[in-house]
This record gives sequence, structure tokens and C-alpha cells, in this order.
Amino acid sequence: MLDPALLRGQLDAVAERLAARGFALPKAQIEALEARRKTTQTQTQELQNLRNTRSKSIGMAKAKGEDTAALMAEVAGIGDQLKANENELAKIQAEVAQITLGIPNLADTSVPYGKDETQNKEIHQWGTPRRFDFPVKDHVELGARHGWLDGEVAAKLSGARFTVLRGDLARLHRALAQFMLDLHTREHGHLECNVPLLVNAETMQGTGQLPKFEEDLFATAGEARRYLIPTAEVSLTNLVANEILEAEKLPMRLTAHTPCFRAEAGSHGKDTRGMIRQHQFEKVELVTISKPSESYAEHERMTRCAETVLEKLELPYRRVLLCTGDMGFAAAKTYDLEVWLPSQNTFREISSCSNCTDFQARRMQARWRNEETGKPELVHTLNGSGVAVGRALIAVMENYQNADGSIAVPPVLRPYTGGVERIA
RNA sequence: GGAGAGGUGGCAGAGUGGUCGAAUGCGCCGGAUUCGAAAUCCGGUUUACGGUUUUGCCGUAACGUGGGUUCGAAUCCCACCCUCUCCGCCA
Repeated sequence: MLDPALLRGQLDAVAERLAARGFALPKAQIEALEARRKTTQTQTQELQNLRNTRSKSIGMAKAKGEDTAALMAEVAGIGDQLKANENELAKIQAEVAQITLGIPNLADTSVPYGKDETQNKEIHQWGTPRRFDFPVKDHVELGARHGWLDGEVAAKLSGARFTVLRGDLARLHRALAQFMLDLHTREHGHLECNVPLLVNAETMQGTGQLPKFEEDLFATAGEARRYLIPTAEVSLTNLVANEILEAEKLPMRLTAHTPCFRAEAGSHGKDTRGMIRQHQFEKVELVTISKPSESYAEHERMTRCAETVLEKLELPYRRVLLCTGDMGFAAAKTYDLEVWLPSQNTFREISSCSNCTDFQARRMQARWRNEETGKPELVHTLNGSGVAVGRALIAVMENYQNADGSIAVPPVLRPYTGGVERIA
């Protein structure tokens, strides 16, 4: 959520910045609604004030044993008017919320202007794609061996966009997750968390998935409707919802390894082959809660944490700064990391690191106590994949493949595979 | 799943219809006292939203959540959520 004061005082400037991300702000509607809100709220509060003072005087009169019939008759008339005003105000506030909860974050000034992903800016590349002296196989072909990676049987169980992993490949997948978690906890100072995968609507609203993107989520049936998390960002970030943190607790650096569930509405026909785009996948997530003044430095640091994963795995990648038109709803600035996939002869997204500034914090009422002012202020929240485990597995398979279809285990993973150096 | 108890400020804990945003204690922050400290004494100490002449002032709301009754609700009524204890069951 944006600061409501911005929508009142600087509507034109805000509209312009939102237009850069392809969002059309309904200015006239907001102005009209805001005008109604102001008069209705002021009126309501005046009526409440009137009722309270009169009721108090009844109490005082009764205490003195005076007759209160006249006073009571007078106040009785306020009730209906007040009720009507309160209902009207609630209606207006609901309308305001519906609009403001659907407005994306403002892009940081360092974000390049652009319409879509073609205008993202490459920051740097790391590593050199390996030269193969044999025809490369993609992960689906490589995974066919020993039934390592089986989409057919998964379809039997669950439908399209699921996979079953077996044997050495399943272990390699687990090794990747373990390695990442150990790296972030031992070397990067993130606290390991094990979090709920099912969360309520309020939590989903806190990080911005709701109310606007419900169609991308899986939900449970029944009265106590809950949602499967599309990323551990949701659970980790909301840990500080409705909290006022002491300054010394910041920055708060967290990590979790969880499955992620995405309905992927609107991506039909994209990446249908293999396990690139699944309804269920695993990810090691990084989250940082920081003071506003430190969030951009934290953003760089956290992106480096994700890059370190790929560097230790010796996987070539590049860092891309997303342009205004390609960023996610809550982000003010996002770096994507893209890993080299030999079979596609290109880089594919494997991590996304965003600074959400105070956008999620305002929705969650996540604050810290600024010692200089003594007042609670909104924190900044950041999240990043560190990294997607399924896609890391694909990258390892393809980049480490041998002519015979066997796959070398990256040295850094060998402690996690019982010393196995090659799966064949 | 069964039975019971309970949700009030940073914490503990009063308050069962009326000057109650809330006693008291603890904690915390100032100050006094002291060579310094302890003890003691004095004062202060929630948050959100709105208005405004914006280092301030004014107003409204909030006692688990949402409704209801009433001139007036922390207090009465209804529904829901959560926590704790015991029993059962289970990983």
C-alpha cells in the first residue's frame, strides 16, 4: 500500500510514476471518493463527540440524583443520524481500501523505465558457459534415465505441471536445498525458520497476494479458508506483522526452505516441457526486515547471497535489473538472477530479489521504534530466492551432463550426497 | 474429539452499565536526593486514524474479533477466533 498522504497531496506525481509501470491510476475516482471521505469522516466524528459529551452529562446528572428524562430525549435523536453516517463512512472506506490495496508500489528512481522484460538492464555476468563436444540433452531427456524425473506418473497423481523425482536425482535435489540453507545460515547470518505453508487471507494481504491475485493461489475449501503459500516470503515477512520492533533487532535476516504452490493462471502454454514451471516447487527463501535507511544496502547484500549460491555451484549466470514495466506488484526495485541453460542456449530466471520498501510493511503494520524520534515507523521488507531448488536442479543437470547421460555432482554438493561425485 | 478455565496497557493484575484509555504493582524514561550507587520521593510512559495555524494542538476509535441491546458498554446478549489445563487419539 502506498502512503495515503501521497494519494491526497501528490496525486498527479504518483499517477505519473505508476504509469511508468503500466498502471493507470483512476485519479478522478480517487479525488471524488477522498472528498466524500473527508466530509463524512469529519461529520461522523463531530456527531460522536456530541453523543459522548451528552451521555456523559446524563451520567453526571444521575449521579447527583437529578431528573434526566429531558436530556435522554435530546440525545436519542442523535443516534439515527450517527448510525447513518457511520455506515456511509464504512462504505466509503471499503471503497478506498479496494482501490488502494490494488495499487502497486512505486518504482525506485534507480529503476530504468521500460515497458516489458525486453527493456530490463543486464548488470553483470558471471562464469563462462561450458563448451560441449557432444549434443547437449535437456533436463527432461537426462531425467528419463532410471525414471529420475517422471512427469507422466505425476500427471496420473495430480495432473499437468507436477513431477516425481526418484533415486539419485531426488537426493541431488535434497542436497541442493540443504546446501543453500547451510550457506545462508552459517555464512550469511540468516535465521533458519520452519513456517506454515497454509496461511489466512490477512497474511496474504499483508505481502500483497490478496486481494488482487487470488487466481494465482491455491486455497482450501470450507469455512476457515486458507491459502497455500506461493513463496515462503509470505510466511517469513508476515512474522513481523502488527509488531513494533526494537531498533537493535534490525536488520532481521530470515530464511526458510519450503514448497511453493502456484496456480500460474495466465501462463498456460508456457514452459510446458519438464519441470521449469510447476504448480508445486521448492525454494530456499531469504527475507530481510530492515530500517528504511538501510534497505537498499540490504538489497545489494541479499542479492549477493543468492549469487553466492550459483557461484559455489559454478553455474554461469547474469544479474538483471528489472525495468519499471516488468516488476512485481510489491517491489520498488528488483534484481533477477538468470542461470545458463545449455539446452535452451540462454539464461533463465532462477532468483528474484526485491526491495519492497514500506509497501508491505504498511499493509501489515510492521514497524520499528526509531530511537531518534521515539516513534514507531514502518520497516522496509525485502525478499529474494536463494534460490529456486527445482530450477537449480535443472541447471546442475544440464550444465554438468556428460556425453553418456550421466551427471557430475558439483563439488560443493558432495558432502550432501554421501561423497558421490557422479550419478549415472 | 470430550470436559473445564480464560483472553484488559511492555508485563502482572483490578474493574460486572455512567466524568474508564482504564486502579494498583512491576518495568521503562526523566528529575530530586547522593561523592557515586542502592533505597526513597516527584513526574512521565499505548496505538491507529482524521483535522489543523504541523518540533505543537484538537478530535475520533481501540479492553481477542464481529454483531446486538442502551442516551451511554471493558462491563449485558449472540456468534466466531485464539490460548491454557485435564482426558482421549495421533506423527
